Amino acid sequence: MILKSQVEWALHCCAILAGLPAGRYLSTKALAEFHGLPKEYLSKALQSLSQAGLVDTTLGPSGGYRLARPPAELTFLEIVEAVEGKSRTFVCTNIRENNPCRPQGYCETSPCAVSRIMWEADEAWRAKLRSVRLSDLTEALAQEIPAELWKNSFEWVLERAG
Amino acid sequence: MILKSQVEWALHCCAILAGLPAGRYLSTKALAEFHGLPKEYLSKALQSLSQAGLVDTTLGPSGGYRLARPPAELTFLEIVEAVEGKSRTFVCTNIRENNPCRPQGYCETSPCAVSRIMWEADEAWRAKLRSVRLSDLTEALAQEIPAELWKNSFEWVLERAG
DNA sequence: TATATTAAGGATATGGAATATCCCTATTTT
DNA sequence: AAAATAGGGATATTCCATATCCTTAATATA
Repeated sequence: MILKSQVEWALHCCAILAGLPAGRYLSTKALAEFHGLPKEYLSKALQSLSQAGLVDTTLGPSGGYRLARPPAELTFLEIVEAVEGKSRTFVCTNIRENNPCRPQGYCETSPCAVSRIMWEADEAWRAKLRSVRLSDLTEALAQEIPAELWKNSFEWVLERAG
Repeated sequence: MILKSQVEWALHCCAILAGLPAGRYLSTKALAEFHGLPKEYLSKALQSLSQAGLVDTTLGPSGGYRLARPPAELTFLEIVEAVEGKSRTFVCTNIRENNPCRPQGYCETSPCAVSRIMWEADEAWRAKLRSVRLSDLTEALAQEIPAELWKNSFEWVLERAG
């Protein structure tokens, strides 16, 4: 069970978009080049963010993506779910139905204990992702990335932002 | 990102094994029949449990599987990891290395903030699974399964346990 | 001792999802 | 008018989960 690489891409792209001056856009081409990713396929991940309403887009030259909300109002969970989907990581196929001792026509009303527990773990994962804001990420990155590299990256992006 | 169905199978099988009298074994055939699962493929899941040391096995007629430890000393995490593996659900491909502004020969020392956060969420999931014991599951099942069905299932299993 | 039954595991097939590329369309800036 | 962009459909490829089959070694039972 491994998350799509598009999740990683989307998070890094959002971190870049979080640094854009208000009202500016950054294109798929620039984001793909900056991260060394296939442009066409990265585009699919960005479309997922767009469909989830996390980013705004505009067409034409100088077009591209920008955050739909301030970084402090965007959670990791929203970004992850936009790309990965909202369905639970544990799927209950209700195998208890196959119990040969089960009476004819007997029908379970509630989810079995196994799925309840697995879903609680799933929720613990989501709760953690929900508690982290995109602004938390950019603050951490600002700490760990050398000032010179941080500054150069910022300028690189600004040169390409429409 | 969805867990293998073998995870569900392994958990249900462990719940059955937890009800076995001391020293008795239950075969793949019986476990597959009870849960309505393909015997050969379920066998792979049980082999995973065996390789992880969670169950003991014995060969020959009246052979099969039994828990290697009391249900109170077996966690959900151990069972899930035996089948699903221990690797993290988020894989960092270190795309920051592709930053065009990155100096020649520059080498990041620690994991990036994105992966740290994703791994914390992964750990929250594992922590929850680690906190639930197999005995917790059997207690919950004893509560929610009708007494008659519970009793019949127990007898069904005992008739087939070697 | 012979036979039946079992776990273990190798080999192989199948289906679906993730990954990736290509191309067309409508829109918007220049 | 031309160039650049997001959106999205179509398709190919790769990989993994799922599934089946078969052989081998060990063990209980008749």
